[in-house]
Amino acid sequence: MLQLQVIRQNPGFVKERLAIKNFKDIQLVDEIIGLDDQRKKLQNESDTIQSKINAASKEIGQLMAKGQKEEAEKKKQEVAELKSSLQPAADELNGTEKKLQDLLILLPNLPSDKVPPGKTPADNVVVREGGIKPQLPGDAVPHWELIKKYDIVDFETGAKITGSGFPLYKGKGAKLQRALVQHFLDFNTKAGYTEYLPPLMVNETSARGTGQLPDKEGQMYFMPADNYYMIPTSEVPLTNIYRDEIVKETDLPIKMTGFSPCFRREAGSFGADVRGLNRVHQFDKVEIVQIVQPDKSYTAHEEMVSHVEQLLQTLGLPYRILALCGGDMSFASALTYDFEVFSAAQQKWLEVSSVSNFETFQTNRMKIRFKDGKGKMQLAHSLNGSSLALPRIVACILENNQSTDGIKLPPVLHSYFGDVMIS
RNA sequence: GGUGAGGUGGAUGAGUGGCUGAAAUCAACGGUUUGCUAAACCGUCGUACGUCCUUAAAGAUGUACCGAGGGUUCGAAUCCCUCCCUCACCGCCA
Repeated sequence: MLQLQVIRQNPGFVKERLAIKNFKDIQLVDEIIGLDDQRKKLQNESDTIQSKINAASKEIGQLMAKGQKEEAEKKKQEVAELKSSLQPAADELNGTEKKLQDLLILLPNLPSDKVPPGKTPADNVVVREGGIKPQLPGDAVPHWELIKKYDIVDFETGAKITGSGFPLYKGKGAKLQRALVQHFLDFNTKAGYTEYLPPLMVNETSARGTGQLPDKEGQMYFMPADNYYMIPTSEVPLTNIYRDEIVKETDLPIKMTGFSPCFRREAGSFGADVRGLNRVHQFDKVEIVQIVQPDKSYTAHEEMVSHVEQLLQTLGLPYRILALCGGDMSFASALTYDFEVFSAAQQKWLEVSSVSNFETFQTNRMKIRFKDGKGKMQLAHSLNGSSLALPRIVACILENNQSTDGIKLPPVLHSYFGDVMIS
């Protein structure tokens, strides 16, 4: 959520930035300022009345103590009158505050000035590429065929147990998941991230905190009996660890990593994109999250990008890093870099990570703050990134490393996997 | 699921209707002392939203907040109701 203070101080700037994000309801900015003006006025009114009531109540107490009953009764009448005039003012104030909040939560985060202009994924900018695209033999096949050949993921049975998009990993396929997760977590903890294993369901407050609600309501699985949401990413529980906390400045940066399955309804997506492991409803992911001082968030962001890049390099996969344009960024993000790996048999770039700086957008909702050197309360900045999402990594490893002998695994996985290839 | 006890400021913890935004202790911060460290002593030490003042900072002042939401009362941390959470015991169970 944007800070009201920022909107008030520079509404023109806010509108300009929102436009870069393709945000349509720019007039909300003026509506919000209008409502806030009204809110202030109403608060002033009701505070004044309340103040009189409080003063009169105090006097009643004193009069009673002195035994001046009639005087006290008179005062009570006064208070009764004040109260009847307070009621409508208080109601109006509450209504206005609620309306203000309702509008405020509709505004997406402002893109930072580093965000490239543009409206669609075609406008994203390739920052750099790495790794080498393999030259595959003519009979190379996409991963969904390799999966069948080596019997390592069973989509049909997954669909039988649950529904489509719930893969059943089997044998070496299951073990490869475990090996990857272990490698990713080790890599992250070595870089100073504290490991967590979070709850897989969150309450509504948590989902609002990171910005999944109200924006992505339909993308999460919901458990109505208990009002819980299945997490679409461990970013949600991890960042919410610090919700409503005032942290010590010396504790920053806070660096967290966590593994979790992720659940996404992916409502509305269909077509060639969903073949094999390209898009599924449940997948495993290791996430990194940082909470940092505002003036350090962009350095931290670069550091996280470089961290994920190095992790990707340990797998030897061809990759590229994209700076997302204003129109393609997520609701809550101020700057996002996407990582894609090149899946050679499909001849396709697949997104495997997204590293974002949210500045104060999430921390304002969650009230994650710290006291700076001058003793002033400040919102921290939050960032997160995948490191990494598994299915597409697996797809890419399978396709790019296929040979007549089997799938050659990257050396870094050998000890975790207990073998050098899948055959 | 049942029964019982609880949820107070960074922490511990006092507070059963007005003098309590909240004792005390610890932690933290500033200072004095000291050859250094420690100790001792003095001081500061909640958040949010308004208003006034100010270039700003600071300051003054109002309101709200003692798990959440309602209620009783002139007045609620304190009494009542509902919900949430924590702990203990029982039941069930990986």
